[in-house]
Amino acid sequence: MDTIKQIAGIPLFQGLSPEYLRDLSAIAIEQVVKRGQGIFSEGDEGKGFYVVISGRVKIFKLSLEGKEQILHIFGPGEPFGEVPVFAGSSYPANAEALEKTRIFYFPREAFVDLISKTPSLALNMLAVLSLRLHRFTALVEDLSLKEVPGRLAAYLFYLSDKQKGNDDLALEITKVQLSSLLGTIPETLSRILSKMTKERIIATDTHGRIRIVDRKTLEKLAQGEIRLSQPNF
Amino acid sequence: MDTIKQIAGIPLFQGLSPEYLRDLSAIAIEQVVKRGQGIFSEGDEGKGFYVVISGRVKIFKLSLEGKEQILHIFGPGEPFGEVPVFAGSSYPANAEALEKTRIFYFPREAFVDLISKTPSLALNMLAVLSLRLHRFTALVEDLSLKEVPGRLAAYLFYLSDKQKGNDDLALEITKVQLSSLLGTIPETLSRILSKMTKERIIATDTHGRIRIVDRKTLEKLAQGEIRLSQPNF
DNA sequence: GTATTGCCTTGACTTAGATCAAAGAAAAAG
DNA sequence: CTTTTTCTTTGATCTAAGTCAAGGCAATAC
Repeated sequence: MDTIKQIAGIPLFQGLSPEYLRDLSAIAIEQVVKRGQGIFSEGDEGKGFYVVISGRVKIFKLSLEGKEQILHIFGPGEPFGEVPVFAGSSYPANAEALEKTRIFYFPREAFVDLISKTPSLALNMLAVLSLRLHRFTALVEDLSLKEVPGRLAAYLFYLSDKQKGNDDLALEITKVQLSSLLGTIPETLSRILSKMTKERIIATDTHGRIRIVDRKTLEKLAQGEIRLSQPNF
Repeated sequence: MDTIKQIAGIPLFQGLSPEYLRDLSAIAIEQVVKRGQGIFSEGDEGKGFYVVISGRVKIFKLSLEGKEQILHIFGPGEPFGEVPVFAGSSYPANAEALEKTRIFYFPREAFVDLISKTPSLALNMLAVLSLRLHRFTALVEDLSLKEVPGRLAAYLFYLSDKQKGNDDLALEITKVQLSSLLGTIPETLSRILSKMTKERIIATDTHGRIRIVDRKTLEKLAQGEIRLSQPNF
């Protein structure tokens, strides 16, 4: 298919001249991965990075006991696995497709050459990494300074923003995945969702849709101003 | 004093021609901050970034209840506050001097201009941000998948590596700061240190020096292979 | 289309680590 | 040098969230 058109549509490559887009499409290698299939593992030597064309990819860490922490979930147009390209190291985490996913692979050397010749590409990549640092800062804050209900509340706002500010949210991922993204386990997530429902902060539709009922209270939860009331009394 | 020499010694600026070093020293603004003095706050509009010349700076987040999570501690030669330069946003965390510290401030616009003209500077900056993402990945893993003794063990190895692989470590920061860096509180840190001492994994010298006694067990703790034995029995 | 696998929820229990309190030691500040 | 602040430790208690267990439901797979 038309590789150039697909590459031209990737935000990271906005503002590049047609000539450079042609260069990029010459070095890009297409790959299709099935749901549940790994793309790279923590510690693998990284000789290039990827961009999602269609589908979704999760980036995650595993503990020895098998607990998983999802760091990101990337969709169409988003690059991943760039760290070893510039730091000369190995991938710091694992990548796996959440569904059937098409990706482009860009080998390191040719890409670094291109970046040296095109300042706007360098600045785009700097912006991508900076934004990612920004998000990581928020993740560390969540894990260290907020309780699980607060993290969930923050995630619901993130979803609402992404879905045009709507109150009626489609939960794009399973609750198992959401719990891993929030740094907790499915049981805890389930309990907190039912507590929020009982307190009329949210309403849980059938089939995983969640409706924000009390935005104000949810906001206070996300900020850590209030807590969910305790089971006793 | 000789600004150019100091700027030439900053790793981020390695490989730059004397001409560009002169340009940099022309836009750099020197600043001296006292121990405990803030440099920027979360949410401040970021119009430039900083490099530590001497002294130390902590980057941290605060919760509403006042709990602090330290994200980094930066020393001489290390840049900080770059995120808003490239992401066009505000500082995602707070910065404060741990002691009397001299820093250079580089205004955004002039720096972005220079980066556009010098690919090696762009690649250096990409390497710095990538390395920082790598470290954040480890921090998230620690906070989410490891217990406090494991994080402490990992920190002791980090210190040992930094101090020439020695077993006898100088703790460079107070235990209050260390607990904030590990995502816990001083009481918990104190208890774990004394437990590790009782189990002959470390020995605590007078005046905050720590000696690694049982490297093997400490390694297993850091990997999460074993736990500190419980108080009972 | 039935079987098997993974998802989701609820209950009983355990626990790592936080909170509160207090007091001595060390280090800045004046 | 002396006062005040910050650091550090130990004990008693509390609690958010994890573990273990089990049952029903939904969705892939064969």
